Amino acid sequence: MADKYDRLKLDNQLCFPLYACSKEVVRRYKPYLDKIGLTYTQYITMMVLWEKGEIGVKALGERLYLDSGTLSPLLKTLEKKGLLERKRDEEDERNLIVRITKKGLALRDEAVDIPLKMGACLNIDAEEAQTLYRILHKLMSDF
Amino acid sequence: MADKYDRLKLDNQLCFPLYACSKEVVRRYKPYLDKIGLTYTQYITMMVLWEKGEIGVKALGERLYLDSGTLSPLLKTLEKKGLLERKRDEEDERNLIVRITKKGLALRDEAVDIPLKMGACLNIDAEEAQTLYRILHKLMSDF
DNA sequence: CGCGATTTAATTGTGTACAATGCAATTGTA
DNA sequence: TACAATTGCATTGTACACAATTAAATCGCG
Repeated sequence: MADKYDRLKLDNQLCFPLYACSKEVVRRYKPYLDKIGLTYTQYITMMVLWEKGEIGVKALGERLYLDSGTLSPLLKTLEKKGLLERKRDEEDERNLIVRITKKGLALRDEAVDIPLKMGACLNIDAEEAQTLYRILHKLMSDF
Repeated sequence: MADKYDRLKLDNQLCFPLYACSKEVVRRYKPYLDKIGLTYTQYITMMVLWEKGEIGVKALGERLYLDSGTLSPLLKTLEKKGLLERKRDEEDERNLIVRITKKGLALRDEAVDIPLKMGACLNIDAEEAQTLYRILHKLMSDF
């Protein structure tokens, strides 16, 4: 019963489960992230800052695959929350540096259990998770 | 060098590559979708209509994992483009039915090559694609 | 050195996503 | 059969995403 439109069926797409799973996982983070007052995008931004302490907006965008249209307002929001500081690079005034604050660093202790809680609520075993991780990273090596 | 914050590192997340790959794949569709005047979300909506001809908004939302807040304006946009008609179910006026138009059906011929073109521009072989598909669908079975 | 090209963040405009709320139609039940 | 509960789409408000444009700072070449 193959017809020339078979490839256009939703069930035959790889993009759609990727898109649907991504949204669902973000949705499942929400209850935990609400408790610490972050959105998902703010959370991955804080992850980078927890690890690096400070970073330029350009490098941050490359790490998160986000551009300034997304990051500029988001970083201002996080500054308003007192989690980071924004300052111009004195060497080159074009660059904006974001640096984590004490309050931002303290938030890490409230976030530390989130990854385990999330893992527990996903229907995936360790081996499949690792396979998924590997394939997705291989895809990303091409971006 | 393991510390208690290791799980909070971006590189140790499964959610992040999922999120990044999903966005990147949608971004790569854009040049092809621009040619037929659809966004990605409009494209997957049309996929359902190409297959089913007509469907209620509730069932459409369940199929795409989207709610009325997303679908209501999107379906009005597609109606304005002349690709579908919106009408109330005469049996139960609460239900809105969307039905594809001739113009909407004709668009399928312009879209038919998109899945192959997309497949060609992703750095993934057939076996990995199948594994990825299987794992993501297993995840989705839980939504 | 002067000045056009490049780099970088910010802004603007469009289109999702989704929680929360509103509201009209229908259903279930006393 | 009233009427409270439920259902289903629409609306509102918030927050991304990202393309395109702008504007300021720096670079590089003649």
